[in-house]
Amino acid sequence: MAKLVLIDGNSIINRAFFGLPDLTNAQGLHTNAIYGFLNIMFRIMNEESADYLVVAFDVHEPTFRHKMYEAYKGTRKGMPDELREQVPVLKKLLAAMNIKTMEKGGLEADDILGTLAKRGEAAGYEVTLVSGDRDLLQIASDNILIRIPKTKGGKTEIENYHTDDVIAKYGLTPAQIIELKGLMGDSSDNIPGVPKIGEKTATELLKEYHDIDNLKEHIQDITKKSVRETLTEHFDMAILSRKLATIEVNADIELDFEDARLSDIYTNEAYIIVKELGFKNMLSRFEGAASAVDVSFRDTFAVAGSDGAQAVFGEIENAQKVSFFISEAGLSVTFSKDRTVYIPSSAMSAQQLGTKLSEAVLAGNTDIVTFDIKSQMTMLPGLDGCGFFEAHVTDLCVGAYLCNPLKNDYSVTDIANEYCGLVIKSREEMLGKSTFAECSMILPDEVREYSCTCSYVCSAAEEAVTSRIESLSMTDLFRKIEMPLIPCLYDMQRLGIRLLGPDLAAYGEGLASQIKELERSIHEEAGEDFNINSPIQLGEILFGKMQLPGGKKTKKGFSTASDVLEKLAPDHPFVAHILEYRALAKLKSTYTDALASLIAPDGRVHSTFNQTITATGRISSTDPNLQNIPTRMEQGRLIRKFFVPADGRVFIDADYSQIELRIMAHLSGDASLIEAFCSGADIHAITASKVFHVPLEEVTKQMRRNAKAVNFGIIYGISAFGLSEDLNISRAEAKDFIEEYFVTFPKVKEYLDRGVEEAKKNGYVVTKFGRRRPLPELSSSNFMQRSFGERVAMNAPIQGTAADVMKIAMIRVRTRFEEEGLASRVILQVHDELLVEAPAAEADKAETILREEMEGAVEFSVPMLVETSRGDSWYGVK
DNA sequence: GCGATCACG
DNA sequence: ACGTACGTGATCGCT
Repeated sequence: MAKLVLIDGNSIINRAFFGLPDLTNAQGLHTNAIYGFLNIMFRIMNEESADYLVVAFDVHEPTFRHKMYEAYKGTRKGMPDELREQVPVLKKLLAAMNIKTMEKGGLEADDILGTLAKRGEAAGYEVTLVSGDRDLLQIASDNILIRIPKTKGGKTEIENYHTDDVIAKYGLTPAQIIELKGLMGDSSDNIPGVPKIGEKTATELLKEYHDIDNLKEHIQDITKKSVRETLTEHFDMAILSRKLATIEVNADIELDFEDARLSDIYTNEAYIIVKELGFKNMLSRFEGAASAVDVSFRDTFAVAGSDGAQAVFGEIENAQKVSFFISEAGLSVTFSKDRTVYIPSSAMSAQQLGTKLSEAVLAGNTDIVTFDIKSQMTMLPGLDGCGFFEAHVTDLCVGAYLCNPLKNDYSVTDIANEYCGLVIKSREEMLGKSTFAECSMILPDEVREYSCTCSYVCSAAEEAVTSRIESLSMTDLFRKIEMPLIPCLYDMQRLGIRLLGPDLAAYGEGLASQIKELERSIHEEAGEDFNINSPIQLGEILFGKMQLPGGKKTKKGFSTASDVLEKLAPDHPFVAHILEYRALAKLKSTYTDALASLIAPDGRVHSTFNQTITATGRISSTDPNLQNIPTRMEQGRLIRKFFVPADGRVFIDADYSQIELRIMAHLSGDASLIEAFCSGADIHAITASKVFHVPLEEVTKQMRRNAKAVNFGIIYGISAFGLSEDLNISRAEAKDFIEEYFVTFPKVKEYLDRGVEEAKKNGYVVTKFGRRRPLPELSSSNFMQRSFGERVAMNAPIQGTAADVMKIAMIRVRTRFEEEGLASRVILQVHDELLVEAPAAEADKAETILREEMEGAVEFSVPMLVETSRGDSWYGVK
């Protein structure tokens, strides 16, 4: 017998939304309801081996029930925004999976489902109806199974009802469920029943009198006076409620069941959507689909041998613009939509290919378009000038990042899909985890196809990406800041920083013995051996066994984070030992062992600086992260002694002083704050003096500390709670500090409010240089998320403008070094700090250039003060 | 693979 | 009443 499965779309996504924890994908779209829906749908499909499937939805317009009873509005209101935004995405996915969806004005999903169920039953199908709504039980029969999923603690159990199951559970037939609703009403649908009649009474009455009409005729037989009276008085209500609760089984809808036949569910289109949603564990279902990707442009690929290569480079030199992609395996060049040429590194070594390419491009002043050019630059000698990048290079990876900095990767596959509507396999799908060098030997055909696809997509997507950048007013940001920054970042990666491995290892051994000793005494004090690195075990010891105060905080149990432990440490030496252990363990694992393993044969560590990671425009550093090397605690700061310049060179360090506060002063135009900076004195002390109304000379350490915390808080999008936590003061005191701050600097308050205002209106905020940060959170109905959005709206323009300023400075410094023929190089950037490695003889000149170019990067209404220092190690520069 | 923790700006 | 500072990355334990 053929199987027809019907799903109540609205009901299931509602259940999923409220039953599952919040979940968002890389774009900030909420996805928990879609995820829950798909899980249930896939489970039902597995269990039922359905032949036909229909998903029904409600429509946002009044139904016949509204016309009947105006107070009926249960489902018309209250769908939270986070759920509402998921519905169209789900529908799009279902469409991509060729799954039939139905909705019709004037009807609810229930009515569509009821009608289809009965029609299917009559046509001889075995019907399964899935809903979270018990009203549907009235449809149950011997051939119609009602399945109601219930989520309990992450596990979904499904209750199943044929006619007999309804009778067993409720003591009533499916048809009597309607009578029951008539008597009881349904609070969730806003249907009033008969007052004071609950489920128990109603069921008993129906068992005896079968239905409401019959009950009315035998009203005098009811013995209980209160029940008899309320029924007599409200019979009309019962009859109306029964009508409202009755599911229409003869609705005027058209469906040829063949249109609902399941086939070709796992399509490429669906694969892309599921991937975008971030449901990694579901992707495997759609695999195989991805092998049938759109490669219609494959016919445009040609392969050139070593003879043909020469002509290709000539063609590049003469072209106005080319797209390319180069790897150890070969070079592909796309001249036009119809012409892509690939030269494998078997014809000419990759280095030669890159050299020839660079020469041709420079000779012809050819514009080049590619994808993550920084990762290709080892093979592009000579393509390294900021000026060349500004004028001729278009990196689509960086371009796509500017258009939406919230995504977590900018792969060719993503860009092809987003900007050209092309479906192509990902690198991993085509090449697995192999490197390009490996691929040139073992997968020559695949790597050729991947490479050609990259250059082809660059050519196809360029116009869409650059015009998007233009329409978002970011062309200057893209051309004058982001593109010329690339050679700066590449230099830092290529040059790296010298790190003294043996000295670092010796320091690590010292740490190891201290850790061992501490571990011994901690175990002794605890009275048992346990893993101090396990927060779960540690929490059990501290708050379970030892009964220290400091209740729960995390999902899994007790929080043992340092801010909790620090409050206990003064009274409990044991806790102080834990903190010390933690500090040492961190130093050893992250900053000694891991760092030492990353020293290259040249004795230097070569971090990767990523330009497309952060939401605000900062760069980030990985493998190793050189932007979080310890400095606050002396013990950790010693690590910096092992970061040293090459022989004959020195380090020059240059730090923007209070860059974010200065930027806030400029952006807000607050006269007092601007004046405070122009006076050149200690900004935290001045803040304290003004906020606490004492002369500058009488500002105490404590007052300055408080003022400093307030200054930080303001930049982060202040909240009284956050400040009170940070300063360990009451919320009321924190609130007073903040209010007093805003009285002192009124324009700052106006500026921050204005930011939130604009963000709410536009859905994004911008930096001084036009960099955008979208703020999907601001339209949330969830208080927490909306508050987060507001803080981000206050912080992002400040942090982002600081990032812009630093990027401009880096380009200027590099250009000046080049113009003046210096061998000095910037080798590190830590957000507001640049570290330069300079030949000793150049140091004075380099230091002057550094300060001039950093301070002169922008002309704001406050000076961008830079502090410089020199040293023979990173430790020594301050 | 994810949460907790902690290093930096 | 909600439960909090903004932006990162690496390591560890645990499922």
